[in-house]
Formats: sequence, structure tokens, C-alpha cells
Amino acid sequence: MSAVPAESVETPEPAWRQRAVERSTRAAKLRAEQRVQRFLDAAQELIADKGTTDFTVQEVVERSRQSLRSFYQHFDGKHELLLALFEDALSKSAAAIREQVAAGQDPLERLKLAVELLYDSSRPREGRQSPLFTDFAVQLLVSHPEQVASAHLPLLDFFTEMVEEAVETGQAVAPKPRRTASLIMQTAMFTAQAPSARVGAHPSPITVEEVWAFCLGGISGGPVSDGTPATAPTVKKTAAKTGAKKKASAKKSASATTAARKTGAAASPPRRG
Amino acid sequence: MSAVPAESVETPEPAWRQRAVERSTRAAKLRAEQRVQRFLDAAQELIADKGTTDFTVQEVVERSRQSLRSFYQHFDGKHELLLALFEDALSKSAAAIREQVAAGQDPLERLKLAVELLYDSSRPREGRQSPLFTDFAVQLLVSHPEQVASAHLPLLDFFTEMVEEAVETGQAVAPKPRRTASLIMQTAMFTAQAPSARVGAHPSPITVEEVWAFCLGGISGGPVSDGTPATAPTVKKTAAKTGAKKKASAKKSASATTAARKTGAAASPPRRG
DNA sequence: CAGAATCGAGAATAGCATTCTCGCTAGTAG
DNA sequence: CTACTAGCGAGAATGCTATTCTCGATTCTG
Repeated sequence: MSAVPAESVETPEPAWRQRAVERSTRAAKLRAEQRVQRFLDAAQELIADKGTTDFTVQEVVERSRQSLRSFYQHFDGKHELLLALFEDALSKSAAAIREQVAAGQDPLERLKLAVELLYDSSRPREGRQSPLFTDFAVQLLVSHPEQVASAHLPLLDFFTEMVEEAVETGQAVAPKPRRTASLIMQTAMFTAQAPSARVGAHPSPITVEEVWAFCLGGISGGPVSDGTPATAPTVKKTAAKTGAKKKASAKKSASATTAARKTGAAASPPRRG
Repeated sequence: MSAVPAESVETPEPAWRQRAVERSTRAAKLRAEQRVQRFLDAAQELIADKGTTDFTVQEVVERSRQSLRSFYQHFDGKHELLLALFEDALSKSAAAIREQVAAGQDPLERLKLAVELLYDSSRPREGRQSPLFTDFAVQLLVSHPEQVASAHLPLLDFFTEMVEEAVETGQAVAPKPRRTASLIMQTAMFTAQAPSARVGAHPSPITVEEVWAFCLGGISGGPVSDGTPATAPTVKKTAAKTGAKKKASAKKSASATTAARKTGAAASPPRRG
């Protein structure tokens, strides 16, 4: 976007003009946000209603009593809308888990509770809203992994914190807390999500307890004394950052308002023939 | 659909008629299978070429030099086609892993190798063919979990075997081998699939080693003592032989000289109620 | 060879996302 | 009050695909 000589010769936008534009913009932006919110709400209702993210843009438009035109004026497309809802739901979920876990004292116990909560909220329940994002989330995972990742950041931060604490108290071993946290989260979320082999295999899906037991093993200093001549597995804990470094990220933000996003960046361009 | 209906009556379909039908059927069935195979091959080529499962039914039809009509006469829809390819790929993958792992002696070592192979094949590489099923697989996971599960069965069986063996040799602890195997597989596959938090978080995705270390901890006898009312420690000493080397899959002769174009395309499942 | 199956080509449908065209309405400077 | 502009609602128009349906043409079967 920097190689456009033809335009770089334009007038340098005087400050007063910028301000003028800014002012006339503010009001509009406010209204825009309201509209956006209406779309968001409508979509949320639809999801809760139908149980899937398969609603049509039309439906959202109708329910929000606005117009298609308006929709596309505020969102880059259905995808953006879903992404917004997704992020919003995730950050709320993160906040909720954080809060419920706050009570616990023991790091490991807190982590366990967090895993249980995460597992539970990742579960495809029927009536409620948030869970249905899981299916969209999975789809998103293959189409826009980066955005999913960033949406997961708050939660990942939190889990990382807990893992670090557990490491500090010697209850766990994790040379790379963040990565370990990521693994734990993934395990919990995907296991909850996937009705995995419930066919000829076991009839009942894997439970939270099992997930936790598995994760627990994964972080407890495991007896890595297997005679395998492979590369030393777990022992890469080079100077475990146990010393100080208390990250203690007290981000109590959770300002869910994911209103108008329009990152308009790597969004898939509308295919045109 | 307008053929002889009264079949529910006592008319027991004379043997001769059955035979006649059978005969006239056999040939047809044979031809049908050939046609089906052509569709399958064409689809596979397209996937290898374009790198996604986003091909059009039209394309498959054209490439296979057959017709739309024929396509829908043999497949219930694009979905069925993909499912067929998916199952095929998975079972081949299972066979391949089985084979490569067969060499190993130590149960745990074999398991490790299997995890590595599984992780690798679940990885969304660029140009190649099969791995791209992962994205379809994920989608399938939410739309037809059962079929995915059944497709995973062979692999799950194999992993279960290994876990059981490891348990027998005392290298692992798993009250429920099958479930544990499932967890391991899921962890490996999803972790490989998900480029998870690679944003502000760690730049490099989680590696196989990390996955293995995590899983290893999860199965090594750890301070695990949760609810999971384990039935008597599985002592079923199954003679896990695993022999049978079934390779012979050296087709691959497609013309993959095409430069991947476009590729970007937001997945929008045409699902309908 | 005649009739029955199939098949190839491709037109016709249909569901959806995304665009685009028309007025309409409110705010605003003149 | 009036011309002008921006944003909006309605809804038609597009574009892309999957899926169906129609019409001869071909192949198989007896």
C-alpha cells in the first residue's frame, strides 16, 4: 500500500480539515455502533433459536429490522459477524472462568477447575448460545487460524498464568508454560467438542475427569525414564523461569464490546470471476 | 421409483428371478464401480492440485470425463464423495502407520513413533494431497461425527493395542486403554491441525516432541487418582501381532504441475436444515 | 434388431452471500 | 425554505454452487 506515487502528491490534509472530518465522523460512528449491536444481537438470537450458525444473512437482517445494505456496510460479510460474536463469547467465557476460578487457592486445583469449566463451556449443549460457537470455531480453525488464535489469547494468558503458578509451587513441570497451557486448553476443548469414536468404540464420550487426569499426567513431572534412545523428552527445562518473573497480569479488562471490527485485513476477498 | 411395489406381500421372489436380477446386476455393478473409481480419482487429483476440498462437483465431473447425471447417480452428493475419500485416506494412513511402526520392539517406543507419524500426517502441509483431508475432516467432525468416528476406528484400534501393550509391560497406566488411546490420538491430530495461538503467543507451533511429552505424562503412571472407577486392570493379554504388510498403494501419478492459484475461500457450508 | 439401461451435455432450479439501484429522510449550509 | 449530502430501507440483480431434470445417443441384453 505504499507504492502509489500518483496519490502521494495529493494535498497533505490540513489539521483543521482532519478535525472537521473527525467531528462529523464521531456521531456517525456512534450510530454505526448501535446498528452493529443490533445485528449482533439478532444473530445471537438466531443462533440460540436454531441451534446452529447456519442462519442466513437475510434472517439476521430481518430480525434486526435493518437492511442488507446496512449489514454489508458494517460488516465485511457474514464471516466478520460470526467472528465478532465468537470473540465476544470467548472473551466473556474467559472472564467467567477467571472469576469462578479466582476463589481457589491451590494453583493446581484452580487449573483443574478451569479445565472443567472450559470443557463444559466447549461442550455442544442444546439451547444456549455460546456453545454453538464451537462448531463455527472449528470451521474457523481451518479457514482463519490466526483470528481464532488471537481470540483465544485471553484464555491462553490465564491458563499460562495458572500453569506458571503450579510450576512455581512445584506441583507441575512445564518448561514452556505457555505451550503447555495451550496443549491443555486444546485437549479440553477438542475433547469436549469431539464426540470422538463413540461408535463401535465406547458409547460414552470422554469425561472431564479423564481429560483432567490426562492433562495432569502431562504436566506432573513424569517419569521420563523410558529407555528410548530418542531425544531427551521432558528434560529441556533449561533454567525454569521459576525465579521471580511474576508475570501477574492483572488484566481485568474484559471490555467485551467487540463492536465494529472491520479489521479489513486478511479477510478472504470476495471471489469474483 | 415406480417399479413393482407389492413386495411386502407373500410373493417370495422366485429364485430364478433373483438370479436373473443378480446376473444383470453384476455387470452393471462392475461398471458402476469403475465409474465411481474414476470420480474418486478425479477428486483426488483436484485436491492434490488445488490444495483444498473446495473443488466443484463440475470440476470432478469434467476431470473424470463423465457427467453430472452420472455423478449424482453414484453419489448421494459431494458430501458422500468426500466421505469416501476421507475414509479411504484414513484407512490407508492407518495401514501405513501400522506398517512403519511394526518394526519397533518396545511398546512405548512404537506408540511414540505412531504419534509422530499421526501428527505428521495430520499436518496441513501445502502442496501435497492427503493431508488436506484434515480440513474436511474437521468440518465433518461437526456435521457427521459418527462417520468420522467410524472412519477413525481402525486407527483407534491400533492405538488401543499399543496402549494395552504398554500397560502390560508396565510402561504405562491406563485403566481404559481405548479411551486413553482416543485421547492421545485427539491430542496429536488436533494439535497438528491447529496452528493454535501463534499470534502474540509463541511464534512456532507446538511440536511433535511436545505433544509426545505431554501424552507420555498422561499415560505414565502418575499421581492420577480420580473418579474414573477403573474396572479390574485390563489383563486381557491379546496377542497383538499386527503382521500383514499391505503396501501396494503406489498409484500417484497425477499431474501436479499446476501452480496453485487463488485458494482463498471462506468456507461456507451449504448446510440446510 | 428392438427394448432397456445408462450415459453425456447441459439447461433448469434453488439456496445463499454479496452487490447494486432506487427512492426516502434527516441534517445542514445558504 | 431549498438544494445538497450522507446514510438507510427495500428489494431486485449477480454470482457461485449443489442438485435435478430433459433430451437424444450409446451400450448392453436377449
